[in-house]
This record gives sequence, structure tokens and C-alpha cells, in this order.
Amino acid sequence: MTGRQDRFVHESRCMSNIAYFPKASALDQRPGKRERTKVANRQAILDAAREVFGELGYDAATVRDIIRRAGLASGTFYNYYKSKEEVFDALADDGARRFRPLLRAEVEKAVDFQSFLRGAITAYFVFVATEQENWRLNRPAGEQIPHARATPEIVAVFAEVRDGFAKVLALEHAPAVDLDYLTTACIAVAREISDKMLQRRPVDTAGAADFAVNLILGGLSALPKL
Amino acid sequence: MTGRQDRFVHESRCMSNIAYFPKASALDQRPGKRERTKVANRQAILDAAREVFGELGYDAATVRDIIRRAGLASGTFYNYYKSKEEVFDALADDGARRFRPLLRAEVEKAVDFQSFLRGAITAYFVFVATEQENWRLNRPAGEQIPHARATPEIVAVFAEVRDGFAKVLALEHAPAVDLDYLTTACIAVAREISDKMLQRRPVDTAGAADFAVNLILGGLSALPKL
DNA sequence: AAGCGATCCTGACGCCCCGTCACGATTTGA
DNA sequence: TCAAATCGTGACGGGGCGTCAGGATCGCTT
Repeated sequence: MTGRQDRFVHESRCMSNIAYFPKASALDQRPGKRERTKVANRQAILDAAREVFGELGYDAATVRDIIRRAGLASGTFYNYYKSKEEVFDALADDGARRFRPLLRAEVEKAVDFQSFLRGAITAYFVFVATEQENWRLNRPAGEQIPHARATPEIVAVFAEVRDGFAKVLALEHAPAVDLDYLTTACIAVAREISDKMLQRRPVDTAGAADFAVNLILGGLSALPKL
Repeated sequence: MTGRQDRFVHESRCMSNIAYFPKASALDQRPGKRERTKVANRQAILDAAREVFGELGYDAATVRDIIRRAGLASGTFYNYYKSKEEVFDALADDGARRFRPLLRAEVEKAVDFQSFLRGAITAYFVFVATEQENWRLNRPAGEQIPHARATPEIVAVFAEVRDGFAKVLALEHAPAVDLDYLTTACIAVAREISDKMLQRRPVDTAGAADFAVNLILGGLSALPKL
């Protein structure tokens, strides 16, 4: 069989726009079918990729595993992404996009370094723990998940953290420090500690956050005592 | 052409064992030719892999690129390693193996947390900078180099760091802290800061080490002022 | 409504890389 | 010197990759 069979997935978008276009039927299709299938397909591929990466592991997964799971033909994949790597990046980008508002909120309400750091780290740890739960990533023991590349949203998160630091340090009239190193170090600590945190049972976001925050704030001597 | 052509590489091992076996000729071949070609081939593949990874980048490199560069037939590769990934691991393992004595020296001469941390971090940063220089890894801008897996030597390094911390903390009668988190965080900081350090010109190992050490020792307030 | 151009989904195809294996050259030990 | 063990060799089958011509569907114009 060939040609288009309308096997695109779901139609999950909000119904709220019915209100804005009262003349349209209940199955209103505002942006035109073409546009909608495009969005749906792109999303279907992303969802399929999440599942496949979770089940097979990143390395073992093939483009065809993903596209088959999405219920599309192999050629269609390349209308949306150039490679498995690009899908992975899109997934990471998506995560960063969803995390960014939380981070931005922390930046905005930040009044000093300590509160900002604690807020941001806690937000991140909770976010990561939730993500992990939602689509349970059962990495097959020792599975190599590539380091997230510098996608636009990830770069934006990095910049947001940096800006947050700049803001609170200015508020406190703190002496200038190497902001780049500081941002790098804090993100490194957050990433690795959150990784370890997820491997422990039960997952203790508060404890991990305490550790990370205190280390960065006061160094070794400020660490939580056991 | 088929069969063995004795195209194995060099013959670099030390001449010192001539002394131990006076009856042998100058071109003494102690452990038997078979054993020697085996060692030479394994090393040739490793060296070729370093070059190829450096030139093509890890992702683009193929097993055949490596084995061709080593001057061997494709099938021979699989007598030594199972895959490109395994070669990479061997390379990482080799790095860890060469770094470990330096680290152990720091552990042994350590008398307090501060001196140990400073010694270990400095040793690591210098080591990394030297490696980078020697076989210049010109990662093609944004090239993804996979995170090193937990090879035996890498695990050993991790353990060594942990032991070092345990030792100096005990010497100082310091209150117990979460050693696992502490080790993880310190290694994370060292890794990421050293990465950033290598991207800056000129490469300033001392400055980077100062930053990392002070952050971990005293937190934000102890950071070097600019 | 009917036709037409644009869009894009489809699956087959050729390419390249992978890992294996039968073969034979070489080494080892007897 | 010879037989057995070792292991380098390159051809081969398998499979994933990315492309592309063909055709179905959409959206717009008349």
C-alpha cells in the first residue's frame, strides 16, 4: 500500500479554541489539515523515540524502530529529523523548554544568592525526578545516554542560570567572580548529584538539594552532617 | 593477498631485559613472537584509534578507518576488540591507568583536606592539559565525545578519590559527610571546569584549579575575585 | 465542483558498515 | 622436520541508512 492513509496520530490539542470560532464544528480544524498532521507526526515521532530509547536504550535504537513505532513509513522520518541524534536533541530541547519557565520563576523571585540557588536546584531536582517517573526511563544498566548537546533551549537554560547569578550577585554587591566557571560548576554539580540521587532508593530530592546547595554556598565545611 | 605478512608495528618494548637473558641475541624476542605481535597489534589499534578519533571525530570514525590506519585486515580488529565503543573504553581506561599513580601519590602525601584537594585537582588539570597537547584532539567543533564509561581503571580512580577524602577527613576528625555525593560532586566540578579551561586561551591550569579548589573548600564566598 | 499545483507520505533501492568465517600462512612444541 | 595450534586475511551475508520516484491528499482558484 502506498500514498497517505491518514494514519496520523491522535488530535490532542485543546478544545478551547472552539470558543473563538463559534461557527466551526466541534471537530474544528483551524490551521488546516496539512499543518495539523505535520505537528501530529512530529510529536508522534518524538513520543515514539522516547518509548524506544527507554525500551531498547539509545545505542540499540534505530531510526526504523522509532518510525515504525510512530506508525509511519521510513521515508517520512527524514521529513522531520535528519537522524536519531537529532531526535535525541529535540527530546532534550523539549525537556529544557519545559524546565525553563520554572527556572525563570526562580530568577525573578530571587533576592539573594542563597535563595536563588536553593530555589533553582530544588526546582531542577524535582523536575528531573518527575520526568524520570513519568516516562520511566529504564536505562538498561550501564546504558550510555549521550550528554545533551547544546540545543537552543539548553543554551537558554545555561544563560538563564548565568543571568540569575549575575542578578543576585549584583543585588548583594558581591565581588566579581568568574561567572562562566561558576555556572559551569553549579550545573555540573546539579547534573551529577541528581544522577546519583535518582539511583538511590528512596529518591530524596530534598536531601540531594541540601547537599548541593550547601556545597556551593559554603564549601566542604557547610556540608550536611550525616 | 592473504595470510600473515608480518606487517605488525614497531617493536618498542624496553631493551632492559637483555640483561636478564644474556644468552639471547640483540634482537632478543623473549615472550615468543606470537605474544609480541599480539601486544604490538593491540597497541597499534589503540594508537590508530586515537588518531582516527582525533581526525574524524568519534561518531564519524568507523572500525575500518581504525584498522586500516593500523595496517591490519578488518577481521583482525575483532581479535582484539569487540567494537569501536570497546576501543574507546580501552583508550579511556589507558588514560585513567596513567593518571592513577599521580593521584595515588597525592593520596599518600595528603595530610589535610585542603592540601589533598588542591594536589589532586592540580594534578588532574595538568594531566588533562598535557594529554590534550600530546595527541592534539582537535574535536571538530561541537563533536560529541561520549562520557567515559565505568571501566576498571576509571572505577579505581573514583575509588581512589573517595579513599583520599575518607583519609583526610578522618585525619581532621571532621564530621561525617555523604562521601559518595562529595566524590561525585568534586569529580563533576573537576571534569567540567577542566573542559572549559581547555577551551580558553591561554590554558590556565593554575587559575582553573584555584577556582575549583576554592569553590569546594569554601563555597561561593571563597571564590577567587576577579 | 472540478481541476491543478503543491505538499508530503510511501516503500523499494543502493550504499556502506558491520561482524563472521573458511582459508592458509606462520609459529610453537615435540 | 612435522603436526597442531594460533591468528591474520579478505570475501561474504546481513542490516541499517538515506534517497527518490511514484502516487495520494490537500488547498486554492476558476
